[in-house]
Amino acid sequence: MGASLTPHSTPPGVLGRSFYDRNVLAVARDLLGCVVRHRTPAGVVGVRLSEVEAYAGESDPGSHAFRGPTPRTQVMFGEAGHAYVYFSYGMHWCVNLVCGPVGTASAVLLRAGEVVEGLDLARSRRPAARKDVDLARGPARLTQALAVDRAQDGVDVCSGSSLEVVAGQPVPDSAVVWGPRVGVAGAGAPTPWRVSLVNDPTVSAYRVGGRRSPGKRST
DNA sequence: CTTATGATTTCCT
DNA sequence: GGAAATCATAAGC
Repeated sequence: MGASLTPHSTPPGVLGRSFYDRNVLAVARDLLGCVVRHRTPAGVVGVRLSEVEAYAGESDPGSHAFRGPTPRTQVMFGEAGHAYVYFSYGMHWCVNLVCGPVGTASAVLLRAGEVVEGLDLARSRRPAARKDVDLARGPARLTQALAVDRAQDGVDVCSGSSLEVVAGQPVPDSAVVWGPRVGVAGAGAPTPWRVSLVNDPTVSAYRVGGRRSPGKRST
């Protein structure tokens, strides 16, 4: 990524379709520093993204799209700029933004960020978070703080819906770091697909050997 | 500080 | 039936 993607020259305001309709790695990088906003009857919460992760369509073994379209992954194969929300580990919701032309099935997972709007509301939704930096530090925590769930699956974030992404200050390459995936089965993914802001306290912790091996269950 | 483990639903085979 | 793009908590150092 040496040949740096230009820091996004996106006009201020809500990111439009063209922002998402391009290479998934470029979109991931440019999403850093942008603010995801979700408006509900209870109010608005905004999260400034500090960590995201790219999933590169059907050719990517780590992607839900790897085995082709299914009812669950249908949204990923559709138009860029829509939210793909999936349920994970029996209790969590995670949100992606679909990228690239129709049929590409690539998407960016929103992994972590800093709550910059609606702090009190976010706190009330995340009672377990002791510190504000933990409010949206992790993909499922982020959706919890934003109150994003199944209802937002397939939502177009480019057409004035309650869920949208607003351009932020451009982030220089020196403030960005690329790393490996976290928590994905079939590790050893060759490409660093995770991008985050350097020295940002809201970036989720990367545990080297800290994961429990899946499939091992003591009854 | 680090490491280990249960919780609990959805989707695919 | 079993795995899954995780988190909160408990226990050990």
